[in-house]
Amino acid sequence: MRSASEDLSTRARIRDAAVALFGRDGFGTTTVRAIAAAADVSPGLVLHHFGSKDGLRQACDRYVVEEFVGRKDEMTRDATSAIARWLADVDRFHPLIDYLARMLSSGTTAADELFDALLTGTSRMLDEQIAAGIMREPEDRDILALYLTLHGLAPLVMRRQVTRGLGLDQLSEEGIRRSTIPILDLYTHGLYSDDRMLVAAREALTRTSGPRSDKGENDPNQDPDPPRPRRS
Amino acid sequence: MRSASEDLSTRARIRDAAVALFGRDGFGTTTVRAIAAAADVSPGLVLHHFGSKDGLRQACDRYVVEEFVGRKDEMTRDATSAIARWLADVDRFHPLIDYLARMLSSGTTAADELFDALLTGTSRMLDEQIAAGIMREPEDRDILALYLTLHGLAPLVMRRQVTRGLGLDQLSEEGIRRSTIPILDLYTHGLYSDDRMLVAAREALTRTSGPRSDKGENDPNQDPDPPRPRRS
DNA sequence: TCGGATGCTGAACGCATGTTTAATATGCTA
DNA sequence: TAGCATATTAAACATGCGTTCAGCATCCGA
Repeated sequence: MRSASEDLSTRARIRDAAVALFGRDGFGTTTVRAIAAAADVSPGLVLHHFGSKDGLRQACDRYVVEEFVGRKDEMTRDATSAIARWLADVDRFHPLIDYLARMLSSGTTAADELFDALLTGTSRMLDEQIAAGIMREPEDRDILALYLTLHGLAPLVMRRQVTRGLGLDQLSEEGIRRSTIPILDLYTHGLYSDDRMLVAAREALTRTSGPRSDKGENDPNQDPDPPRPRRS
Repeated sequence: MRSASEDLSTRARIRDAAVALFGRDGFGTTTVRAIAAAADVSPGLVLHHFGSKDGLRQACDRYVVEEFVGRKDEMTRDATSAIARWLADVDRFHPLIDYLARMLSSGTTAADELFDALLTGTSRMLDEQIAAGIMREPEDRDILALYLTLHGLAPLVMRRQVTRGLGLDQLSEEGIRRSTIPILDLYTHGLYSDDRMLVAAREALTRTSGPRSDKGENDPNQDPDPPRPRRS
């Protein structure tokens, strides 16, 4: 059996190298030899430890899921210090985030598991905050929790774009400093100046129209736009 | 030179097959032979048309970007009917979305280009709506536009999770019907019952504290949580 | 001290890959 | 119709892949 202490050293080094390369280049593009070289071992040893390349992938999946989910509780208990620790050595986790991004956009069961855990966490947080009167009672808690989870994940999955748009790494202290207020502003005051759009959409939907679906022309959730067929 | 009409037929069939397979399985995992089989041609023909596998990838990148960005104007002009058309044959575009998701999470320059175009569109939309009094003046237009774009993309990039959480495809009519109101509700009334959190965060940040970054414990943007190192 | 298990290496194997090439069919142009 | 470019194929090629294997070193319990 595999003890926790054995998980360090060589085996862990191989796993870390695999996570980094899988995350950066994708599973298919990354070779066992490249992983072995990055971990400074022979290709044979990689297979010795993980059975096959796919076994290595599964081990990486399990590791990343546990690494993220396992810290969830910690976070909800003491968010501030957890964030401080996070910022302390953020570099160490960029590979994990890149791997996570690939997991979430390609549909493995490990990704489902991870997403479910995060969704549950968000739901629980929502319930608590609403009970405490910090958050208002929303239209639909479940769907809100779903989209809040998606919104929270988006900057991680598209980290590169956030970095480009912000001009600096979002996960750096300066990045958080710049984005915190605008995001909290959005989540506090909303986007619209009144509930015209909401009322209009609600009315349009209760008309239970047939093929003509109407989100309201100004729903920002339309972004990005769907293409239409070249020729009807 | 390559005319537009030639872009149909065989060459287009190969490209479409490649987009579908790259999107589903990733670039490295997908073989030229698999693409050829899906397009019902010989492997040699794929290389004849696109030079190399990587040339094919670039052609797919260009195609997907144009397909999404090219429809952007159309959308802003008449969103409702564009959505209706979209819903009419949504199946045709699932491959494009999967491909898009992979593009955005792996950092190609084509993905950057696409994201920039979408971001510009969101910014313009924001300006218009604010000028029209439909939306309020936000804390920071640029950062808001960035995050709104991310939020809009998130359900596409993590389509599988939305489908799982909603119990049905988000891009179906029923899916849109179920998620429109909660999302508009979020963007209309916000999340918090008052501006306690915002004020607290603002104050914490202006204290220009050193290593201790404070987002406020209840910022939903903390989701998912960063892991911390095993041992300090 | 022994002996088996485990960690690890380097070379080798077989195979599937991306790509090339020669040859054939097809269609366009003059 | 002649001729040339293009579309297409099947086969062959070279490479790099995941994987296997034999062998050596190192540890650890008896």
